Amino acid sequence: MFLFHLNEPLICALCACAGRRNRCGADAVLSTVSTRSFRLTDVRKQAANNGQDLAWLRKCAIRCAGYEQRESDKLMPPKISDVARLANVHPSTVSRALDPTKRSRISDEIVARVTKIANDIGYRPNAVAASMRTGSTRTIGVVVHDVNDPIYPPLIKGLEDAVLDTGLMVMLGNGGFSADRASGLVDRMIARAVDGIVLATTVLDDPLVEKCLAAKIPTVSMVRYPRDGSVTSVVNDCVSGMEQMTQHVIECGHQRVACIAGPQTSSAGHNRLIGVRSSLHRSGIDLPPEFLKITDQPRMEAGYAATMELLSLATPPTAIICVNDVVAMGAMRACRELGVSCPEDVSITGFNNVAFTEFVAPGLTTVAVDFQRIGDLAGRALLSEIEGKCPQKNIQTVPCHVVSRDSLRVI
Amino acid sequence: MFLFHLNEPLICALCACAGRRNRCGADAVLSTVSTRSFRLTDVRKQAANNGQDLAWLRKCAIRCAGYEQRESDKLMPPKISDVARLANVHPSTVSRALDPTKRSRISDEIVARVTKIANDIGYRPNAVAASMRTGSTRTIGVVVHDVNDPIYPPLIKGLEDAVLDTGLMVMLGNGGFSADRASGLVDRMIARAVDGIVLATTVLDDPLVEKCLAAKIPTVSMVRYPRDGSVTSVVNDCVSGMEQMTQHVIECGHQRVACIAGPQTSSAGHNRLIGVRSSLHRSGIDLPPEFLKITDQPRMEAGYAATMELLSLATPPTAIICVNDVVAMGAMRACRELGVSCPEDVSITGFNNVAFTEFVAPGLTTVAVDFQRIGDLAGRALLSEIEGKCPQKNIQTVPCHVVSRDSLRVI
DNA sequence: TTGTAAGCGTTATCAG
DNA sequence: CTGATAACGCTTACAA
Repeated sequence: MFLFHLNEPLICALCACAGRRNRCGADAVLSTVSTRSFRLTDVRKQAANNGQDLAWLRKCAIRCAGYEQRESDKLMPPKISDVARLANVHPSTVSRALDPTKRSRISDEIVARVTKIANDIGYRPNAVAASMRTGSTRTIGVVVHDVNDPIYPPLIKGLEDAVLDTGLMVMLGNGGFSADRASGLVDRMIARAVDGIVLATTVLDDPLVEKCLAAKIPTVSMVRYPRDGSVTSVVNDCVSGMEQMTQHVIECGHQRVACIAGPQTSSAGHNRLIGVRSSLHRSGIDLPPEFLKITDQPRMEAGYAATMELLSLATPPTAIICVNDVVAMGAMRACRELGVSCPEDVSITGFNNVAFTEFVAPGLTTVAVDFQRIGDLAGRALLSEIEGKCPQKNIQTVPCHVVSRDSLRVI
Repeated sequence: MFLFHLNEPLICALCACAGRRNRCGADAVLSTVSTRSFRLTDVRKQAANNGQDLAWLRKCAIRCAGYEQRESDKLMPPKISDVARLANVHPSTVSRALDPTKRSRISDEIVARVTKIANDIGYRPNAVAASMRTGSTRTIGVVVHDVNDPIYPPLIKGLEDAVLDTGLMVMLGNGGFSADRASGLVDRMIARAVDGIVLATTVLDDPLVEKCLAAKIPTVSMVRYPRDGSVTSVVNDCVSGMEQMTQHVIECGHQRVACIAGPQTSSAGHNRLIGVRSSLHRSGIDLPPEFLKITDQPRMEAGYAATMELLSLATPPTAIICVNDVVAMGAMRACRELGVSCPEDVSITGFNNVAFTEFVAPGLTTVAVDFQRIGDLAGRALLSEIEGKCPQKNIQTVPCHVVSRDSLRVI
């Protein structure tokens, strides 16, 4: 069997041997060399002129007269024309035979022959070349804030599961708190021609969304949505979730209720505060300014710092509603350090029901959100946008519910 | 300014109008149409022959005489030849002018002109086309077991951070417990011509590693390594970590020590058990078969089930050393259900010092591993392999140390 | 049903 | 320093 795997400098070397002009393509060289046989020394000399040595030549695996292949040789991967040549058919026929959707238009005999040869020589279609021709990379970009934040893994997993058997791959980026970093990631995704983008970093007025839209790339937002509703979004019902939680806190008899809220630039932070306010208002309970701590970055440190302040108030709150579980962890740490007992002295609630919250002490009362499902729905929504079904941009809402544990006590 | 963005059927339509043979390329059409002006009706008729309507034509945004662009028009992105035409230079010059590493060989005036025009028309190089020519996608594939397992997020983040400013992007896949799924993910990554692959799923005899190696793709393994040392690996020192932990348990006075081990097919599971055994042996303590539970999938359920069995033994252990934190969580749950107190009745230890372990009750005594750093080192190792520096395949070991909390008590 | 040939957008090489 | 050209590997409209 004759199989040539030629890369650029080797081609030059062989061309020189064959007296052909330089820089003709692999297949052109092939048609020449397959009718002649080179002495290794000639090829070697020409390769040397190109600054390459035998070790390099070996890497190119010239499997032809005068060269004996070795175990360590690096083969250039076989391409469609290799299969075609060995199967005595045209490359286009190979392409069709290997594509399940077109296979029906090819004779069974050829399909069988091509498939066998492709397997034999280990042909794998070059997806980059295919993307170039078809314009689709079968890859989607996902930008999250930080995978280390425990809400993102289930989102990512749900998304991957949703798109996996359509053959899509996920390109992941962590935007962090830097708008530049997130923006750069999206730029690169766009340059790599992803078929779609999922943002889990969306703020209410989001330049990132603009960018994706400007590039005309199907885009969906997870967990948050832009104010103008310009992209399909899949979110949990933050307002309702926080209303339920606040209602629950009130029903437990708390009257002095504080809230450590998240950034009001994100729909999640915004809506959760709305939920707290609306429930409190409905019960005629006030939320004085000193009981409301709005954090820029809803992390553990922020929860810690805010709680330190809240607990040093002359009349501290009896319950602290935190925007999420991580902030609640910070709040608990502050309690521990101040010698304030939770839930005896102060109740603390979280949001998201992240893994492990059931194991912390005391068990955290929080709001369960099905992130895996949100990821799944976001994946499906993106798929249908990619397939061109562009139903009205909409906001899908996944319900969430309170999970009662021990960090909230009845007074 | 004249800018044409043509896709295939539109090209056919215009070719037909211009009397050119069908299926000539966008640039060929351009040279014709820029000297003529089409009546919209003609183009429309030809487009209709191709089964396309005006809405579609609009999407193609034929910005030329006879067609008025609208807000809703989807533009085909500008390409290098557009920039070249507007700048009155050759495409190759544009390519050079826009590449910082080659910019020095181009006159400043052209660099300035080209850069300005590229910005003006929003030209973004098509990375897919570049990849095709250069053979490098500037993308790496990462296969983890499951992002939901808390050890992976810091690995992923560390990796991304390490490669980010070299312009590499990360393609992520969750292999799960299915070898087929992981294998399929790697296949797709290879087809997409990733520049390198990072595996965090490696088992001692790993077909996945074989596959990557066969494809001649730079590969490194994180957190685990293959028995034959065929790829560079970055791992934490599991033997030493477990020795330290076991020693610590022994020093706390425990004599009846059980171990819930992980799968022995993975270097991590294997080495951790070795560590336990070696420390126990050194202190002359026996590890009877009924005290050793080897799990296939070291998850919470496995820890729960194994602990249930251990605690129902006639003489149960006083300490249970778990292969990881998640298994330890399962063990704690079992204790709670059986009404056995931890650490009063039984001590439990974990491994990995995953986020939140400090907040669980009782605080989990475990082994701290710097996963972020492992990810970082893996990223650097991969980079140097990609850049062709192939230092000896080696195993880099990151030390780890015991973190004492409350789940282990002195007896 | 199969072959033909052009084209996707970029960049490496050669020629001036 | 710049322009011209061909090539990367695959798909697809069209011709046979």
